[in-house]
Amino acid sequence: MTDSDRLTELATRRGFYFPAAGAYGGVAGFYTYGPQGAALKRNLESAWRDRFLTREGHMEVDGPTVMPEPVFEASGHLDGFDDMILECPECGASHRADHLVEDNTDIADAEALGTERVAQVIAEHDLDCPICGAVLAGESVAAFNLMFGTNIGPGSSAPGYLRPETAQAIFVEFPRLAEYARNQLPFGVGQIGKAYRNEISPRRGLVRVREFTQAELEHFVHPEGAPPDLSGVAEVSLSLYPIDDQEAATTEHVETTVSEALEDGVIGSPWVAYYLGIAKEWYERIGVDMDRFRFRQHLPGERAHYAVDCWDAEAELGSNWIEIAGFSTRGTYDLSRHAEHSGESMTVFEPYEEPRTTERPAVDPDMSYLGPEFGDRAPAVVEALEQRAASEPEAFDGEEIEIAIDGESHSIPVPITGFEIVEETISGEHVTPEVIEPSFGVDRVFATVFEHAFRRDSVEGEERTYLAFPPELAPTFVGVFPLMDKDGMDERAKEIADALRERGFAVEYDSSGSIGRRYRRQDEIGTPVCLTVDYESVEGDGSVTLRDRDSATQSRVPAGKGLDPLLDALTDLRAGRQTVAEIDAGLRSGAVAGSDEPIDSEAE
RNA sequence: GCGCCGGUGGUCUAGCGGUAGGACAAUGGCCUUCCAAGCCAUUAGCCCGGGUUCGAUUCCCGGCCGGCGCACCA
Repeated sequence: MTDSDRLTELATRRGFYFPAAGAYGGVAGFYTYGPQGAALKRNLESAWRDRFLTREGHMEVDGPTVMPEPVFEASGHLDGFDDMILECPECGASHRADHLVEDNTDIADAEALGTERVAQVIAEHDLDCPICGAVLAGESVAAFNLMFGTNIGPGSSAPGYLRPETAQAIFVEFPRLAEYARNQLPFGVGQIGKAYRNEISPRRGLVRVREFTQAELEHFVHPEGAPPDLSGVAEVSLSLYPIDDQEAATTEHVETTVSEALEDGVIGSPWVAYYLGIAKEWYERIGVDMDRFRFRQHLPGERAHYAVDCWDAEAELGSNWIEIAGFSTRGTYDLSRHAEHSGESMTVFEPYEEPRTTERPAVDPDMSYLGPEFGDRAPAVVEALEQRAASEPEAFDGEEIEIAIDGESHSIPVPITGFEIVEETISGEHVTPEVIEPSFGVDRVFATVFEHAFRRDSVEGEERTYLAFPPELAPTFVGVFPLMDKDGMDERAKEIADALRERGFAVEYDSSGSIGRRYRRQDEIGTPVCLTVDYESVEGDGSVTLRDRDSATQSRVPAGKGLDPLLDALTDLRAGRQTVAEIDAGLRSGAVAGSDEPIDSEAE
């Protein structure tokens, strides 16, 4: 059994995740997160929210997953997401029909032609299968759009789609969000939510699924605005895999820092560099193994239709490098498109530091004179006067001005033209912000944290498996056990479990079977600490034992009448402020009585 | 979507043209003063549909699901 099989088995058996609707044979590309998995996922999302929204001062929204067709016409997903599939009748290989046409004819944008026309073009040019050479003429071209379609309301008059990325639910609300941000750039809007892609071939568990959770931040910045403050991330080390190295087929990574990468031009955008730095530290915090982590620059050909430059965070999962986040500069693409398609303004008014004053000749003709005099030709007269004022203002210097209407010359008294030099003040301009987008695949981060936390070792000659989650993320935080289910130990353990739950901890109370079995159960789901109530706890000084998941060692800590020091210490552990060893030491230094020596498990 | 391989209690697996056995887990009980211990009992299974057959979990076909390879991954 490989580690990969063990992980899948563990995920299923212990309630992390498993294929959805198994009772009906299952459906590819959909997973249910079980009790442990749902908690782990929620904790991951909280950690993301904390780092990328709360600590950055960004806001969070929650948009619908279904939106009407025009949204996706504007976003480009309706066209750009459409694959034209053509299957070779001989060898069975699937080809992108539009790519075949583009590669073999001088047609540049085959996708715009539609499936039937592309099939005709293939027949007209006698194109062959690039793999086996079979004739492809006459084969049908099928459209495959990766978006799930639906109808909004009864009938089919209002087609809608499940969003293929959460981002669009932010872009379409830009006018209100900008107003909410009091029209001040830069500002960031994040969203954690489901997105859907009808993948041709879902694979590898959580890695490629049809319904998934994204955590996306859209950071709207002024195109000529100040770069981010890099002081907090300048020295963060990065493991980079830039385009040049990929093309040179090197598998070495460039080990550098945020500031060096920017100086050397390896990373072009200071915003992308900033988020790479933040993300690197965040991945470390949530337990991603940095020896199995890198940032890879997108090759020119693989950029999305909106991306200007893009880096992916990648993690090694089961010996494959998997994209777990993308850092793009989306430019003004999305907002411009939505402005164009919706007719709404998607800009922010940016005042100049100093209002700019310009002088301009203008006319304000007296229509009570021009109307009666020129009848329906009056508007033409006004237009002629306006043009003349702009092109030859000195012509208004005299008593009268000559203008030509339909080849006829007319003399107009200058006073009725209302000519004057007006002063205009422009205080700013409407700016379409550029978008910096860190986009995280929550399920893939989940898979990475899960796999990278997986450990096997042996305790007293017995093999065990455990998940070394950071305490912050652990779906179950503390196990509470009575050494035996009698003599008051059970009551005391329940009291302690209740007190822990009141503090908001996820507690597993377990009184069944041997103590060793209970520890192993918690190891398997990655519970960082277990607390055991024994005879000393109920008949001695009230102390309990605290058992560390990773080292499988125990120590005795005070837990008499005042539980607060213990609860505070565990709160610190949860928040990552202290390790188990540190809280042991801290609590025992304040112990009043009883053994403060760690129990030596070998000596038992 | 194509090709190859696979699908037996919760999990891992044995096996067979006459409807299944084990291990682990789980539950209850006994025992037990800290690392998957012991004893007793209990719960629980042949992916779905069709065909061949007296009879199919077993053989054949199709589907679904999974792994791997190809393609795809905006």
